[in-house]
Amino acid sequence: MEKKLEKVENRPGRPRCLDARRAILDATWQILSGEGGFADLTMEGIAERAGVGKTTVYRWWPNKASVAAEAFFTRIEPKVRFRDTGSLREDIRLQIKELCKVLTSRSGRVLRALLGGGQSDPELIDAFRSQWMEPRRVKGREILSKAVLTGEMRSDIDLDVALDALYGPIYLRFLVKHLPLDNSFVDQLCDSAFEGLLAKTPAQRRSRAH
Amino acid sequence: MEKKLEKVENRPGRPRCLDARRAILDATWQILSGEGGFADLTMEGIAERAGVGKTTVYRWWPNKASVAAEAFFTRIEPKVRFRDTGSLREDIRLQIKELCKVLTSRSGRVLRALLGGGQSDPELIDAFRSQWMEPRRVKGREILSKAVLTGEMRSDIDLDVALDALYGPIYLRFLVKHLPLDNSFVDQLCDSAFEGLLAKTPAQRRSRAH
Amino acid sequence: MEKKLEKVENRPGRPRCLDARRAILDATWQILSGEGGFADLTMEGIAERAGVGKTTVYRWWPNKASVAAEAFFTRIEPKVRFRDTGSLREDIRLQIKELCKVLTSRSGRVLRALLGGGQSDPELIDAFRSQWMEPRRVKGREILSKAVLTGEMRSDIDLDVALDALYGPIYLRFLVKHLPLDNSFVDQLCDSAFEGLLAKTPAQRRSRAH
Amino acid sequence: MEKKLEKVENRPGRPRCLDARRAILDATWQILSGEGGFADLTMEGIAERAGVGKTTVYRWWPNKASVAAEAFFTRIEPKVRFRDTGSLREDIRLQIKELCKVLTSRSGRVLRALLGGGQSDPELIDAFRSQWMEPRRVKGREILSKAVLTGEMRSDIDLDVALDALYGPIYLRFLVKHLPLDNSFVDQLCDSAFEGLLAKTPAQRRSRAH
DNA sequence: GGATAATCGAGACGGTACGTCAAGTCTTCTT
DNA sequence: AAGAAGACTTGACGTACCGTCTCGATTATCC
Repeated sequence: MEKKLEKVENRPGRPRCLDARRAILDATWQILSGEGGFADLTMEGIAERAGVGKTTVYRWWPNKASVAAEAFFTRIEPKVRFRDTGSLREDIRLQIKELCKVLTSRSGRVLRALLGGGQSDPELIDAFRSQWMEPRRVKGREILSKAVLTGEMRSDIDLDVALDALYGPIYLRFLVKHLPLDNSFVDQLCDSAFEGLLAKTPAQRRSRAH
Repeated sequence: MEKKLEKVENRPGRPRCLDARRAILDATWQILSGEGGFADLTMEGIAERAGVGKTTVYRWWPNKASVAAEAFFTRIEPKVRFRDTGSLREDIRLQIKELCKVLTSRSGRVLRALLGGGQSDPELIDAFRSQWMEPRRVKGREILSKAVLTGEMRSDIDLDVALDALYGPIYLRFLVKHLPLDNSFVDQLCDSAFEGLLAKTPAQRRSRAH
Repeated sequence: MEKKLEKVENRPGRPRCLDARRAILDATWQILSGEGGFADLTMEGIAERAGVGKTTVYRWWPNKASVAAEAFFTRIEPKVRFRDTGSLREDIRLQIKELCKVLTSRSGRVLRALLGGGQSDPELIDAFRSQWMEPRRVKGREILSKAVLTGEMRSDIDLDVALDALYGPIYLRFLVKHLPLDNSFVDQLCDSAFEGLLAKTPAQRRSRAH
Repeated sequence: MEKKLEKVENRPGRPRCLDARRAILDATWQILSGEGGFADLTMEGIAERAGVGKTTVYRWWPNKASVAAEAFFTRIEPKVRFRDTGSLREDIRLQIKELCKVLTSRSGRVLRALLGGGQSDPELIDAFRSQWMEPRRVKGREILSKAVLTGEMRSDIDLDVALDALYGPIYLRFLVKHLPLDNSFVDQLCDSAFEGLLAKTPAQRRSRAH
């Protein structure tokens, strides 16, 4: 732990050991990816696995929620990406499928733990919102507003409502686990969200057909 | 605690004290309604607040998740109710608004705690599913399938997907708290879910108008 | 640790496990008898060596000083004994020699630790006074007052001053370790204390001689 | 801390800052004068109160015992002084009273802390012996040996034993606090130490009278 | 009606992890 | 090179709960 020291600022004192930081986040990630999720994550466990004093963990993070959040978001966040196929519907569908892939992977376990922990820890849910959700929604709002301009999407619905309509069902299955988060679900969900649940009149059927 | 004893079976020994049971569930409910959610719920705390020995709690529930679940569901479950106005859309909208009222009340805090705790406790999320969600979905599926028969709702979408499309957004806002769970949201959400996000062609506009 | 449970009073709850108590005091004694004295005594160490939870130690003793005190005094106190040879001087000299034997033994290490710790812990020095010193002084005062009655000892000196005069020098060497606590010291000390430091006139020499 | 730098030798580098040294010793003294004695003295506390880096403390003293010892003895040592009234008894009595005044003052708290700490720290008790006790005893031995030559004091008692007989009782009360360290005690103690505890024969009484 | 048995309260037990404090070391920038 | 600042590992602190256990007391059924 005493090796890689990188200068950050010109202030006195031994500079922060970046290896320690990295080791802590790595250890946290590993534990969080394991069986027990957030329940198996202990500050002592993190410190031990990282080969670091407990104090060092507490020096930089106030509680395990913060460590977990940072461990997760520094490693996951960059992966947001929207396609641009020209069709709003297609772009969104592909993006949602990609999201589902993340949610059903190892990272999903961690995300679930964070969302769960966030229900009794305001800071944690804040982190979830600002570091995970909002960046995605910014991108999503951008895409939707473009679609409004091109006339592909109706303009009388708040973009945030639209985003909730698209992603809410995903997170519901993700958290409650009542049904699988598979491709068929995403396809049907997009169908329903874009075209609506109501039965179409013959005229509508005709107009959608071409 | 030594008063109300009700006979259940004809077996020897002192019968189970129902007052104790009630006191435990009450205490659990109170704690769960507080600030910290599931994190503040401890078996010792329950026992103390209920004026009961810890053993008595453990005798009847294997862990705090079970107590929490029972405390919640014995007190909440009866309140589900659907209207029958003749219009699917209206019925659903009213039901969702009622749900939102529950979610933003004291019970909401507890529900949040359970859903949160459930992310690291399989039994808890099971209880949530089977005791809270599924009963509602049974009713919901019933209503939706009737609407399919009457032709109000399209028939090519899985009912479970439809339910997720309607309720997922609610739970997303409930858990992430990024935006309020108010009536305007519900209205817009229903609009979007029933009619779809896509812009309507003139023909569609006409056919929906009457 | 779960075996020998002895009933003490008729109060509810699992009765106190006396084996645990014993194991804790034993462990404490052993550690205290080791190299580092009080410095090597840790609550965690006591608990581990006793095969006991840390909580159990804290349940019965507020700090390690108390444990140490009890460990010492329950095991040492009974050994006070004065001879009765008829001569005050002889009785005292023998008693002091016995005390020195204790002070230079393993127990001495512990006693030193307690007296040392007592300098920054009022409760500890209280324990030392009430459980170690005072019982001895009671016996000592008794002997001295008898000697006053028989005319062997002068009556114009406070018995507590006399006791300090006899035992103070012992404890000084015990604590400061500037010179050994051997028999020759005790002999000379008694000589000096009983007969005084001043040179004798010829008349005195004569009167003491027979 | 950056002001008074005194050049001691002609060696390269920044010379030792004497202000730092002084500040450290001052801080140590203040802490040691407080409630908790040696137990409240921490290297970190010293450094902070002195406005000094922990490293600076460790550079010049190996452990807190050394700092404590130096803090005490550089400030106390000069005050030893014996009167010379011509009477050994009187000189000693006055000196002891002066000692008692010191012991019951603020310095006494520190001295108690050092003696207490010394019971589990060999270096500390060494310092106490060599820097506090021995200088006094050198002076004391001198006085006593003079008294032996003049015939005032008996010659068959080791001077160190005599010194222990005189000062041991003082330190006993100082450390155990079983009884006060007041003037009456000193008077009685001197009486007893110089004249002995045994009852006087009529002949002795006569010879002492004139 | 006396034995038997399930249940109650209380609370001690061996543990695990908490979050804090200080120890003593090490590394950097400043003087 | 000395000094300050402060990050580092280590280890004990005292606390909170965990889930298990052992009690005496209470309240029923069964013989």
